[in-house]
Amino acid sequence: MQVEPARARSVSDTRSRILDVAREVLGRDPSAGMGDIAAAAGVVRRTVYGHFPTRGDLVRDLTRSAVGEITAVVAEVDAPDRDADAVWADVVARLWPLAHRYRVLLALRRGEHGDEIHVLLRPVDDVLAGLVRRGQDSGVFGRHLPAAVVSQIAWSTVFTLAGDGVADGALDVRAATITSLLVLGVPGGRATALAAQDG
Amino acid sequence: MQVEPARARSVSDTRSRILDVAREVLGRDPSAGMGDIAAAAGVVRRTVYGHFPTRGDLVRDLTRSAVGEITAVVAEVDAPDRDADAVWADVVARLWPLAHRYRVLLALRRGEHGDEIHVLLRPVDDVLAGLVRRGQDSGVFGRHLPAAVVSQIAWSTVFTLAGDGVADGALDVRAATITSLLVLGVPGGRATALAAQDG
DNA sequence: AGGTCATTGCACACTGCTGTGCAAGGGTGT
DNA sequence: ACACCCTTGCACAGCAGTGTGCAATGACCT
Repeated sequence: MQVEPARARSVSDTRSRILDVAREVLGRDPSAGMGDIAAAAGVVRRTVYGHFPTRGDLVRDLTRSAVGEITAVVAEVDAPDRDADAVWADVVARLWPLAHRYRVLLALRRGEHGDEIHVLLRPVDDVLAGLVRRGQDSGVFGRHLPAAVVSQIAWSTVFTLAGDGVADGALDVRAATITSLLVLGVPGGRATALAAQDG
Repeated sequence: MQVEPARARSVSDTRSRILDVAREVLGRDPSAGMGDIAAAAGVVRRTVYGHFPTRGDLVRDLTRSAVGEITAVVAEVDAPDRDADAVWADVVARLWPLAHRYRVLLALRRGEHGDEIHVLLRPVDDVLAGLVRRGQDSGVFGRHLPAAVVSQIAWSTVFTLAGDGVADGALDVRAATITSLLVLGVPGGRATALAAQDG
């Protein structure tokens, strides 16, 4: 994350650069201010306000892009005729490399802008809950919790592991996939098998 | 949570009253200020500072009491000769009625005072990680994740369910116990059985 | 060379929260 | 009645973050 002199960058890249940095900085410290983000982006605070009138705007755009990418991955992997647990394993495998980048979502949910963020995350929540419900109906997932709840738990488990795991260094895709499948009520053997065969 | 005139209360109860209210208020909004806490306690902000010089002091005392109660429950239930999964189920059963009250702990971990809080929570982390490790060694828990990590996940799962579940109203001890046991790698049948027989 | 425009570097006002000081009020126990 | 002290009410200083205004700089394009 080296910071080149601002002048050397293409002018219009600044906005996306700020977004990238903001995702990283806010992922590390959700209460980071515009100043912190600006500094991390190698830019003056005033410049950030030039692209994002308020901090809320920045957070919203950040969330939107994250939601977009995530739903895209799920839509790409999902298919009505596939087993829900296999789809879930694939989704985790695809998202894992990006999960650490998106760990900011965990913090955003319960934050100052919680209500607005919750609305933005709704599409992701819905598609995941739908997938889990399908799995429960077909019997591959357990019914110990409502689909809407257990999907959240399994989801946040993956992101928590991605967030902390990079620091620990000892966690990998397999562990995260297996754990989230266990949460969903998939038997250990099946979970291990599913986690082994994707990538 | 009705607020009687301050004069009617025993003088020295104010402190513990503030602590109770703070646990509740901070559980709902971790970024709540001294003013919010004071108002919820039916007291003036100045009075809170009379008992807790800084906000950090309040949070620390709050955490300490929570840690004390939790470790007490675990110590009471745990016994070296008992199966780790049965102990875990008992701990969850005992803590569930209080878990919603203690949900503030989830937020405190990753907060402004994160480092200090982490130290205070260390005893709880250790005893739980130890229990899980024992379970892994005896084969009742899975080895998909390191004990220190999976104990955290299972732990926060229970507290998350307790925090959200009260709002939903549809979640009970059984569901939380089963889910946390699943996270730990306990087979569904065994988890269901363990969750059924305690109370 | 000249115009455009993003960026910069101040300045400033505003807000919300923290922590403190101090005098007055009003129970409580003797 | 009296002293004690917790609580109250208000005032104040300080800090951190937000959002704005404006002139100056300098890169890029024509």
